Amino acid sequence: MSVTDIAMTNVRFAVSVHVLALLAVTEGPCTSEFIAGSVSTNPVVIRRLLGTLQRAGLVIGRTGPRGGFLLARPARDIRLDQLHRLIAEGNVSTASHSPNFRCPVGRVVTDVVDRIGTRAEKAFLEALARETLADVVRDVRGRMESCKPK
Amino acid sequence: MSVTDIAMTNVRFAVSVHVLALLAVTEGPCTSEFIAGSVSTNPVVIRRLLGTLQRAGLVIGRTGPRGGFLLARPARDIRLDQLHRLIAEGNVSTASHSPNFRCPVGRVVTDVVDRIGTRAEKAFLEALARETLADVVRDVRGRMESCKPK
DNA sequence: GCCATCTGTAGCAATGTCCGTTACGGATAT
DNA sequence: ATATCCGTAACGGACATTGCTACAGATGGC
Repeated sequence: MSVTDIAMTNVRFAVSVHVLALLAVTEGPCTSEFIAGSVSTNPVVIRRLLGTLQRAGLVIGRTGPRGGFLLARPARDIRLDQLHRLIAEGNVSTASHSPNFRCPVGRVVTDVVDRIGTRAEKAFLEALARETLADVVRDVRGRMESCKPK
Repeated sequence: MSVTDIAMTNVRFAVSVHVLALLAVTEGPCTSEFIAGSVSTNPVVIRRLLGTLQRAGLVIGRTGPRGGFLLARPARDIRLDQLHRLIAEGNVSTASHSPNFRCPVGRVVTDVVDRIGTRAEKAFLEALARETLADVVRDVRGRMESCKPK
Protein backbone atom coordinates (compact mmCIF):
# COMPACT_ATOMS: atom_id res chain seq x y z
CA MET A 1 0.00 0.00 0.00
CA SER A 2 1.36 2.60 0.59
CA VAL A 3 1.16 5.71 0.02
CA THR A 4 -0.49 5.34 -3.06
CA ASP A 5 -3.71 4.42 -2.04
CA ILE A 6 -5.08 3.19 0.80
CA ALA A 7 -8.01 4.93 1.73
CA MET A 8 -9.76 2.54 3.97
CA THR A 9 -6.90 0.18 4.15
CA ASN A 10 -4.96 2.65 6.10
CA VAL A 11 -7.58 2.92 8.68
CA ARG A 12 -7.03 -0.76 9.38
CA PHE A 13 -3.35 -0.14 9.92
CA ALA A 14 -4.07 2.76 12.25
CA VAL A 15 -6.57 0.68 14.18
CA SER A 16 -4.11 -2.18 14.43
CA VAL A 17 -1.45 0.04 15.92
CA HIS A 18 -4.04 1.45 18.27
CA VAL A 19 -5.20 -1.95 19.45
CA LEU A 20 -1.74 -3.41 19.87
CA ALA A 21 -0.65 -0.38 21.88
CA LEU A 22 -3.74 -0.78 24.01
CA LEU A 23 -2.97 -4.44 24.64
CA ALA A 24 0.60 -3.55 25.58
CA VAL A 25 -0.47 -0.86 28.01
CA THR A 26 -3.30 -2.78 29.64
CA GLU A 27 -2.71 -5.45 32.24
CA GLY A 28 -4.56 -8.67 31.58
CA PRO A 29 -6.72 -9.66 28.61
CA CYS A 30 -8.91 -7.13 26.80
CA THR A 31 -12.34 -8.10 25.50
CA SER A 32 -13.35 -7.12 22.01
CA GLU A 33 -16.04 -4.94 23.54
CA PHE A 34 -13.54 -3.01 25.64
CA ILE A 35 -11.22 -2.56 22.67
CA ALA A 36 -14.10 -1.48 20.45
CA GLY A 37 -14.94 1.15 23.05
CA SER A 38 -11.48 2.66 22.78
CA VAL A 39 -11.43 2.50 18.99
CA SER A 40 -15.04 3.65 18.60
CA THR A 41 -16.25 0.79 16.47
CA ASN A 42 -18.09 -2.50 16.69
CA PRO A 43 -16.72 -5.50 18.61
CA VAL A 44 -17.07 -7.72 15.56
CA VAL A 45 -14.82 -5.41 13.59
CA ILE A 46 -12.20 -5.83 16.30
CA ARG A 47 -12.56 -9.61 16.38
CA ARG A 48 -12.20 -9.76 12.61
CA LEU A 49 -9.08 -7.63 12.64
CA LEU A 50 -7.51 -9.46 15.55
CA GLY A 51 -8.30 -12.75 13.87
CA THR A 52 -5.78 -11.82 11.20
CA LEU A 53 -3.23 -10.78 13.79
CA GLN A 54 -3.82 -13.97 15.72
CA ARG A 55 -3.23 -16.17 12.69
CA ALA A 56 0.05 -14.31 12.22
CA GLY A 57 1.04 -15.03 15.79
CA LEU A 58 0.94 -11.46 17.06
CA VAL A 59 -1.93 -11.82 19.54
CA ILE A 60 -3.78 -14.57 21.35
CA GLY A 61 -7.55 -14.69 21.70
CA ARG A 62 -9.07 -16.62 24.56
CA THR A 63 -12.72 -17.55 24.76
CA GLY A 64 -14.83 -17.80 27.85
CA PRO A 65 -15.15 -15.72 31.02
CA ARG A 66 -12.04 -13.69 31.88
CA GLY A 67 -11.07 -14.19 28.24
CA GLY A 68 -10.06 -11.61 25.67
CA PHE A 69 -6.95 -10.72 23.71
CA LEU A 70 -3.32 -10.64 24.78
CA LEU A 71 -0.08 -9.87 23.01
CA ALA A 72 1.54 -13.11 21.92
CA ARG A 73 5.07 -11.67 22.06
CA PRO A 74 6.92 -8.86 23.75
CA ALA A 75 6.26 -5.50 22.10
CA ARG A 76 9.82 -5.11 20.94
CA ASP A 77 9.45 -8.22 18.78
CA ILE A 78 6.65 -6.73 16.70
CA ARG A 79 7.97 -4.60 13.87
CA LEU A 80 5.62 -2.18 12.18
CA ASP A 81 6.48 -3.35 8.68
CA GLN A 82 5.34 -6.86 9.57
CA LEU A 83 2.09 -5.41 10.78
CA HIS A 84 1.64 -3.39 7.64
CA ARG A 85 2.32 -6.36 5.40
CA LEU A 86 -0.35 -8.32 7.22
CA ILE A 87 -2.97 -5.63 7.07
CA ALA A 88 -2.33 -4.25 3.63
CA GLU A 89 -1.80 -7.52 1.86
CA GLY A 90 -2.78 -7.14 -1.76
CA ASN A 91 -3.03 -3.37 -1.63
CA VAL A 92 0.31 -2.66 -3.12
CA SER A 93 1.08 0.88 -3.93
CA THR A 94 1.80 0.19 -7.48
CA ALA A 95 -1.07 -1.94 -8.52
CA SER A 96 -0.85 -2.08 -12.24
CA HIS A 97 -3.38 -2.16 -15.06
CA SER A 98 -3.74 -4.36 -18.13
CA PRO A 99 -2.55 -2.41 -21.15
CA ASN A 100 -3.01 -3.29 -24.79
CA PHE A 101 -0.15 -5.62 -25.66
CA ARG A 102 -0.48 -4.79 -29.34
CA CYS A 103 0.89 -1.33 -28.52
CA PRO A 104 4.68 -1.33 -28.23
CA VAL A 105 4.57 0.95 -25.21
CA GLY A 106 1.71 -0.89 -23.53
CA ARG A 107 3.57 -4.15 -23.97
CA VAL A 108 6.50 -3.07 -21.79
CA VAL A 109 5.12 -0.40 -19.50
CA THR A 110 3.77 -2.83 -16.95
CA ASP A 111 7.24 -4.07 -16.09
CA VAL A 112 8.51 -0.52 -15.80
CA VAL A 113 5.71 0.50 -13.47
CA ASP A 114 6.23 -2.63 -11.41
CA ARG A 115 9.90 -1.84 -10.98
CA ILE A 116 9.11 1.71 -9.85
CA GLY A 117 6.44 0.61 -7.42
CA THR A 118 8.50 -2.18 -5.93
CA ARG A 119 11.35 0.19 -5.23
CA ALA A 120 9.15 2.81 -3.58
CA GLU A 121 7.24 0.26 -1.56
CA LYS A 122 10.49 -1.15 -0.29
CA ALA A 123 11.51 2.28 0.97
CA PHE A 124 8.12 2.62 2.66
CA LEU A 125 8.43 -0.68 4.48
CA GLU A 126 12.03 -0.05 5.46
CA ALA A 127 10.95 3.15 7.15
CA LEU A 128 8.31 1.23 9.08
CA ALA A 129 10.79 -1.50 9.96
CA ARG A 130 12.89 0.98 11.92
CA GLU A 131 10.24 1.02 14.64
CA THR A 132 8.71 -1.66 16.83
CA LEU A 133 5.57 -1.74 18.94
CA ALA A 134 7.77 -1.01 21.95
CA ASP A 135 8.71 2.34 20.42
CA VAL A 136 5.06 3.07 19.78
CA VAL A 137 4.15 2.22 23.36
CA ARG A 138 6.89 4.46 24.67
CA ASP A 139 5.57 7.31 22.57
CA VAL A 140 1.99 6.66 23.69
CA ARG A 141 3.00 6.54 27.34
CA GLY A 142 4.91 9.80 27.02
CA ARG A 143 1.93 11.57 25.53
CA MET A 144 -0.43 10.07 28.13
CA GLU A 145 1.69 11.58 30.88
CA SER A 146 1.89 15.00 29.34
CA CYS A 147 -1.86 15.33 28.77
CA LYS A 148 -3.05 13.72 31.97
CA PRO A 149 -5.93 15.88 33.31
CA LYS A 150 -4.97 15.17 36.90
CA MET B 1 -8.79 -2.49 -14.84
CA SER B 2 -10.78 -5.42 -15.78
CA VAL B 3 -13.22 -6.80 -13.35
CA THR B 4 -10.77 -9.33 -12.06
CA ASP B 5 -8.18 -6.78 -11.10
CA ILE B 6 -7.24 -6.66 -7.49
CA ALA B 7 -6.61 -3.22 -6.15
CA MET B 8 -8.39 -0.65 -8.20
CA THR B 9 -7.11 2.26 -6.27
CA ASN B 10 -3.59 2.54 -7.40
CA VAL B 11 -4.21 1.81 -10.98
CA ARG B 12 -4.45 5.52 -11.67
CA PHE B 13 -0.78 6.02 -10.92
CA ALA B 14 0.22 3.19 -13.24
CA VAL B 15 -2.01 4.56 -15.99
CA SER B 16 -0.55 8.04 -15.52
CA VAL B 17 2.99 6.77 -15.96
CA HIS B 18 1.87 4.80 -18.98
CA VAL B 19 0.21 7.78 -20.62
CA LEU B 20 3.04 10.20 -19.95
CA ALA B 21 5.55 7.74 -21.33
CA LEU B 22 3.36 7.34 -24.38
CA LEU B 23 3.20 11.11 -24.88
CA ALA B 24 6.96 11.35 -24.55
CA VAL B 25 7.59 8.61 -27.09
CA THR B 26 5.04 9.72 -29.65
CA GLU B 27 5.64 12.61 -32.02
CA GLY B 28 2.80 15.10 -32.14
CA PRO B 29 -0.40 15.22 -30.12
CA CYS B 30 -2.20 12.05 -29.03
CA THR B 31 -5.99 11.91 -29.00
CA SER B 32 -7.75 10.45 -25.99
CA GLU B 33 -9.01 7.68 -28.23
CA PHE B 34 -5.50 6.70 -29.29
CA ILE B 35 -4.28 6.76 -25.70
CA ALA B 36 -7.27 4.77 -24.53
CA GLY B 37 -6.39 2.16 -27.12
CA SER B 38 -2.95 1.72 -25.64
CA VAL B 39 -4.19 1.69 -22.06
CA SER B 40 -7.21 -0.50 -22.84
CA THR B 41 -9.84 1.74 -21.39
CA ASN B 42 -12.39 4.36 -22.36
CA PRO B 43 -11.40 7.73 -23.86
CA VAL B 44 -13.39 9.58 -21.20
CA VAL B 45 -11.34 7.95 -18.49
CA ILE B 46 -8.21 9.26 -20.18
CA ARG B 47 -9.65 12.76 -20.54
CA ARG B 48 -10.62 12.78 -16.88
CA LEU B 49 -7.19 11.67 -15.76
CA LEU B 50 -5.34 14.05 -18.07
CA GLY B 51 -7.58 16.86 -16.90
CA THR B 52 -5.94 16.55 -13.50
CA LEU B 53 -2.48 16.46 -15.04
CA GLN B 54 -3.31 19.44 -17.19
CA ARG B 55 -4.42 21.54 -14.24
CA ALA B 56 -1.10 20.69 -12.63
CA GLY B 57 0.78 21.88 -15.70
CA LEU B 58 2.15 18.50 -16.78
CA VAL B 59 0.28 18.17 -20.07
CA ILE B 60 -1.60 20.36 -22.51
CA GLY B 61 -4.89 19.38 -24.10
CA ARG B 62 -5.89 20.97 -27.38
CA THR B 63 -9.39 20.80 -28.79
CA GLY B 64 -10.36 20.62 -32.42
CA PRO B 65 -8.95 18.78 -35.44
CA ARG B 66 -5.29 17.79 -35.11
CA GLY B 67 -5.81 18.27 -31.39
CA GLY B 68 -4.97 15.93 -28.54
CA PHE B 69 -2.55 15.87 -25.63
CA LEU B 70 1.09 16.92 -25.42
CA LEU B 71 3.64 17.04 -22.63
CA ALA B 72 3.80 20.54 -21.21
CA ARG B 73 7.44 20.21 -20.13
CA PRO B 74 10.49 18.16 -20.97
CA ALA B 75 10.33 14.67 -19.49
CA ARG B 76 13.27 15.27 -17.20
CA ASP B 77 11.30 18.00 -15.44
CA ILE B 78 8.54 15.65 -14.33
CA ARG B 79 9.43 13.85 -11.15
CA LEU B 80 7.47 10.76 -10.22
CA ASP B 81 6.74 11.94 -6.68
CA GLN B 82 4.98 15.00 -8.07
CA LEU B 83 2.88 12.73 -10.22
CA HIS B 84 2.05 10.50 -7.30
CA ARG B 85 1.05 13.39 -5.11
CA LEU B 86 -1.33 14.58 -7.80
CA ILE B 87 -2.94 11.22 -8.40
CA ALA B 88 -3.11 9.89 -4.86
CA GLU B 89 -4.20 13.12 -3.27
CA GLY B 90 -6.28 12.36 -0.24
CA ASN B 91 -5.29 8.72 -0.18
CA VAL B 92 -2.38 9.34 2.06
CA SER B 93 -0.84 6.55 4.00
CA THR B 94 -1.55 8.38 7.20
CA ALA B 95 -5.27 8.03 7.08
CA SER B 96 -6.35 7.67 10.63
CA HIS B 97 -9.52 6.73 12.45
CA SER B 98 -11.51 8.55 15.12
CA PRO B 99 -10.83 6.90 18.45
CA ASN B 100 -12.71 7.44 21.68
CA PHE B 101 -11.12 10.45 23.32
CA ARG B 102 -12.38 9.40 26.73
CA CYS B 103 -9.87 6.54 26.60
CA PRO B 104 -6.38 7.69 27.58
CA VAL B 105 -4.83 5.62 24.83
CA GLY B 106 -7.37 6.61 22.21
CA ARG B 107 -6.80 10.25 23.04
CA VAL B 108 -3.14 10.18 22.01
CA VAL B 109 -2.83 7.33 19.55
CA THR B 110 -3.91 9.38 16.57
CA ASP B 111 -0.88 11.63 16.84
CA VAL B 112 1.40 8.62 17.18
CA VAL B 113 -0.05 6.94 14.10
CA ASP B 114 0.19 10.19 12.17
CA ARG B 115 3.86 10.50 13.03
CA ILE B 116 4.53 6.94 11.87
CA GLY B 117 2.59 7.36 8.65
CA THR B 118 4.16 10.68 7.78
CA ARG B 119 7.64 9.27 8.19
CA ALA B 120 6.95 6.21 6.03
CA GLU B 121 5.18 8.22 3.38
CA LYS B 122 8.13 10.57 3.19
CA ALA B 123 10.43 7.63 2.50
CA PHE B 124 8.06 6.41 -0.20
CA LEU B 125 7.95 9.74 -1.98
CA GLU B 126 11.70 10.25 -1.69
CA ALA B 127 12.19 6.95 -3.48
CA LEU B 128 9.88 8.12 -6.25
CA ALA B 129 11.61 11.50 -6.40
CA ARG B 130 14.85 9.84 -7.45
CA GLU B 131 13.37 9.18 -10.86
CA THR B 132 11.92 11.41 -13.57
CA LEU B 133 9.76 10.69 -16.57
CA ALA B 134 12.95 10.81 -18.66
CA ASP B 135 14.28 7.79 -16.76
CA VAL B 136 11.01 5.99 -17.33
CA VAL B 137 11.13 6.73 -21.03
CA ARG B 138 14.69 5.48 -21.26
CA ASP B 139 13.63 2.25 -19.57
CA VAL B 140 10.61 1.88 -21.84
CA ARG B 141 12.69 2.49 -24.97
CA GLY B 142 15.26 -0.07 -23.88
CA ARG B 143 12.61 -2.71 -23.37
CA MET B 144 10.92 -1.84 -26.67
CA GLU B 145 14.17 -2.49 -28.50
CA SER B 146 14.82 -5.81 -26.82
CA CYS B 147 11.40 -7.25 -27.54
CA LYS B 148 10.94 -5.86 -31.03
CA PRO B 149 9.44 -8.67 -33.16
CA LYS B 150 11.47 -7.60 -36.19
C1' DG C 1 -18.92 30.70 -42.62
C1' DC C 2 -19.36 25.59 -42.32
C1' DC C 3 -18.04 21.35 -40.74
C1' DA C 4 -15.57 17.58 -38.97
C1' DT C 5 -12.66 16.71 -35.10
C1' DC C 6 -11.53 16.59 -30.10
C1' DT C 7 -11.59 18.05 -25.51
C1' DG C 8 -14.32 19.02 -21.17
C1' DT C 9 -17.81 17.52 -18.23
C1' DA C 10 -22.16 15.99 -16.48
C1' DG C 11 -24.83 12.08 -15.44
C1' DC C 12 -25.80 7.26 -14.75
C1' DA C 13 -25.41 2.17 -14.09
C1' DA C 14 -22.43 -1.45 -12.59
C1' DT C 15 -18.95 -3.15 -9.72
C1' DG C 16 -16.12 -3.85 -5.71
C1' DT C 17 -14.60 -2.86 -1.00
C1' DC C 18 -15.16 -2.01 3.64
C1' DC C 19 -17.84 -1.20 7.66
C1' DG C 20 -21.47 -1.87 11.09
C1' DT C 21 -24.81 -4.90 12.78
C1' DT C 22 -27.36 -9.11 14.03
C1' DA C 23 -27.16 -13.83 14.96
C1' DC C 24 -25.50 -18.03 16.51
C1' DG C 25 -22.22 -21.85 17.46
C1' DG C 26 -18.39 -23.24 20.34
C1' DA C 27 -15.06 -22.83 24.05
C1' DT C 28 -14.15 -22.15 28.95
C1' DA C 29 -13.72 -20.25 33.77
C1' DT C 30 -16.37 -20.41 38.00
C1' DA D 1 -24.65 -25.62 34.54
C1' DT D 2 -24.18 -21.17 33.16
C1' DA D 3 -22.62 -16.76 32.11
C1' DT D 4 -18.98 -14.91 29.41
C1' DC D 5 -16.48 -14.21 25.31
C1' DC D 6 -14.42 -15.45 20.82
C1' DG D 7 -15.13 -16.99 15.76
C1' DT D 8 -17.68 -16.52 11.78
C1' DA D 9 -21.41 -16.20 8.55
C1' DA D 10 -24.69 -13.19 6.45
C1' DC D 11 -26.64 -8.91 5.00
C1' DG D 12 -27.43 -4.00 4.06
C1' DG D 13 -25.53 0.44 3.41
C1' DA D 14 -21.95 3.85 2.41
C1' DC D 15 -18.44 5.03 -0.66
C1' DA D 16 -15.07 5.03 -4.50
C1' DT D 17 -13.99 3.94 -9.17
C1' DT D 18 -14.78 2.57 -13.78
C1' DG D 19 -17.07 2.40 -18.25
C1' DC D 20 -20.30 4.50 -21.03
C1' DT D 21 -23.55 7.89 -23.37
C1' DA D 22 -24.48 12.43 -24.42
C1' DC D 23 -23.70 17.00 -25.40
C1' DA D 24 -21.62 21.69 -25.19
C1' DG D 25 -17.59 24.29 -26.58
C1' DA D 26 -13.27 25.10 -28.99
C1' DT D 27 -10.59 24.94 -33.22
C1' DG D 28 -8.28 23.91 -37.56
C1' DG D 29 -9.16 23.14 -42.58
C1' DC D 30 -12.01 23.94 -46.49
